[in-house]
Amino acid sequence: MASIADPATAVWASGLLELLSDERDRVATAELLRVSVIEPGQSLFRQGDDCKGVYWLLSGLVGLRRFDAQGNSALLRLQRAGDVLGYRALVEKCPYYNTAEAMTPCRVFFVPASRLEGLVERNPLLGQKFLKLALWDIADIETKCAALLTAGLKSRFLELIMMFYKNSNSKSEDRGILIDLPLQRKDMAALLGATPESISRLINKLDGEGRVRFDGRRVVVPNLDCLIGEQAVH
Amino acid sequence: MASIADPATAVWASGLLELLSDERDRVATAELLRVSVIEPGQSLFRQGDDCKGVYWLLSGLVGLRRFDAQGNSALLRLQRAGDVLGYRALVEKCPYYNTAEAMTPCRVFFVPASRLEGLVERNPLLGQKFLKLALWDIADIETKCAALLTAGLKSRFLELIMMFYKNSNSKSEDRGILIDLPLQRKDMAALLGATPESISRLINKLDGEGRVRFDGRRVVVPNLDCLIGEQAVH
DNA sequence: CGTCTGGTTGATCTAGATCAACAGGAGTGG
DNA sequence: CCACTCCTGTTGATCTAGATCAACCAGACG
Repeated sequence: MASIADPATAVWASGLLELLSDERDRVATAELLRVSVIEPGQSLFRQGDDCKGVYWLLSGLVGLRRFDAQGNSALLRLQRAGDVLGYRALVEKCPYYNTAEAMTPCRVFFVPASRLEGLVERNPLLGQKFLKLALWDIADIETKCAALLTAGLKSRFLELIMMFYKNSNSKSEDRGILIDLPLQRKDMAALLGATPESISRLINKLDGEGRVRFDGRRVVVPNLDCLIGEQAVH
Repeated sequence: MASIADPATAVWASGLLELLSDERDRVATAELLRVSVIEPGQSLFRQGDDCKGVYWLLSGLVGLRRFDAQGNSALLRLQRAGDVLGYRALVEKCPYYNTAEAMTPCRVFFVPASRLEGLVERNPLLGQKFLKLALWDIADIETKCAALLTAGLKSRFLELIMMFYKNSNSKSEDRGILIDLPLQRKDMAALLGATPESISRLINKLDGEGRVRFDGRRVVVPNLDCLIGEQAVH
């Protein structure tokens, strides 16, 4: 078993700490490491599987999908470049809570559980990193949950587009800001708790209103404020 | 500033670790400590307030309420005896994310931030406890989020009743299991993302179906399976 | 060319929201 | 004691966002 006293492991661990750093633009350093490429539709791991390790997402979008007893599934959230997946199952030594499914082509760095065995307990810094990850995740999902509880589909959808905007290095055009929707309609629907049809109709309406121009997966927003605009007041 | 080397603090810290232990039935030990009583409707802290410390809930129910920019509010979740509130803001040194509002009379043990200053970084065990709390919270809210995304109001409501059942030391009657609803209709509504009227109608319907008997805040469930029964298949 | 997959549209249905009225306590004050 | 108000909960009438089911269309790809 790997020990923190083992020099190789120690070096590797400190490397991992680097990897798990807060700064998302440190992605480049990981290019040195062996990395696997995942195609859309493939799963990194499945809900209920034993935890094989954690995954560090270098690029692409991964959806966390949750199946319930009835076989319904929902996309709980998206993970982006820089996010770490599966650490929850690792720390709690339990099966993965969700299925991690590549939504776009992804580059992923895998860290097997064996190399992390007991490291969380022995290396406080690692624990702290995980704590930070967890706190981010909570902030993320609480916000989503609040939106589900209060806001209508429209504002949730605009919020999602806004998220895509912030995520991408947005190119600004003459006519406004250009955003590329990285997801299929059905995936956006699953993410928002809606059906693809509803998304389609909503897009139609928004486009008609002129606030947001849609053309397939291209979106042009004349003014960013359009994305925050009106919301239903309860 | 308190240091981990300071004997008094060390003792206190180890006491805190005891307090933050996983085991929820350790509540009794805390009775020794100074404890404040909070009446329903009062807030432990408010969203946006600077973090004054963490709260350890000894008894009662506290709702975490989130307000959005439009002034809508939602009850994100309930905290029960044994739960720790406000640690997120403490660790991240940022304002409270939510308002913590007593839903029932509560007994609360308050730990001021000053006593915890820098302790998270210096005391790995404390960090680990917080990590575990965070992981629980994630599991909690992810499940809720999944339900919001896929399940209808009925199954969410039954789930909530089930939660109340597990929480209370359920007294079983001749006619079935008796559960006391600790919340008002409007609070259950806010928790489920619905209106009090809808809850009222739903109760009426469930009662009519005979699966669950309602009488004010008393609920009698002939068979626990009634609470898990049918759900919409997407 | 046929088949598939992703997306759109139409017709219809329904869960749940909204608005309004009202009923039963629980105070509270005379 | 009654009258008053406040607060929780229930009910009714109506409305609407979004689901459902079905058809259809365009591009990709064998």
